[in-house]
Amino acid sequence: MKIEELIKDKNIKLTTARVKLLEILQEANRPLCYEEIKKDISMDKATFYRNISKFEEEGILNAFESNDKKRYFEVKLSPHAHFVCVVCNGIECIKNVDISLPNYEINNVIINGKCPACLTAVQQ
Amino acid sequence: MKIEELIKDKNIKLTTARVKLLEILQEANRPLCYEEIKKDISMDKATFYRNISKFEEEGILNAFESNDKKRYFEVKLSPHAHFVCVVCNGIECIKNVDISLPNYEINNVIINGKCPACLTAVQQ
DNA sequence: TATTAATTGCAACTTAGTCGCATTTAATAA
DNA sequence: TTATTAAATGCGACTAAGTTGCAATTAATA
Repeated sequence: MKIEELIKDKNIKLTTARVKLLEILQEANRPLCYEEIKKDISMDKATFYRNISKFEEEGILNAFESNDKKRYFEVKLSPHAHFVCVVCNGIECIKNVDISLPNYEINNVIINGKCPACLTAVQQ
Repeated sequence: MKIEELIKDKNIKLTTARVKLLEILQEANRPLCYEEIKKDISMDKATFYRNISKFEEEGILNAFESNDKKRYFEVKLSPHAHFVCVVCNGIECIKNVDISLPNYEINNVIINGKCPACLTAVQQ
């Protein structure tokens, strides 16, 4: 899906700041935090967070906290879970997990724990 | 399990601050954030966070971010998932979900979405 | 009871995220 | 194409979470 469509589908204005922000998130192909995004944008911090909130409200993106206490953002194109390693702080997209909770609407699933690499490192 | 045992099992000192902190978390029976805990403790903010980190390292507690951008803490006694509603910011403990990821160690699962109450409220 | 390493409190700091307000811009109607 | 206006932006000041270094205190041990 094209970025213009993501925005136009909702009742929000198509601004250059918004297009740029979604482009960065879409091209990254992994969740990014503010620190990583700000290098590539010129928009103000307040505008950044206001747009992130807007996108969340409109269901365009997911946000979640990693183990480094920062929030990570990802465009919600193919819904999938995220694994956050509490040792190395790495974030992995997990495609083959699904959870269903009757009467709930699920936006995002975050699994905290130790990734295989860190697990074997500890055992040695 | 008694609080003294939770601490003594690990290689950390049994201090009054730590006992108090675990007592509060255990009695709450739901995840609490710093704001909620600080009313009942006299310990310094730095000590609070240092102990929270220690407990996390030792596997005594789980921490996760809610939709209000605050971190919530819970003693890890009976492992279970948490549902965070993106509308009302409510946190629910979910007992009947389990996820397995081969070669991963799972500490905590957080499910973001809309709870039944908020879903029906929107539909009306 | 003395020793010592771990823990604590304090103060100063960093950074994420928010808010009000004046200015600008995208969408719409004329 | 231009005028209108509500929404979006930038700026600056702010709040609050979480961190760090250091000196004083305390729990565990010998």
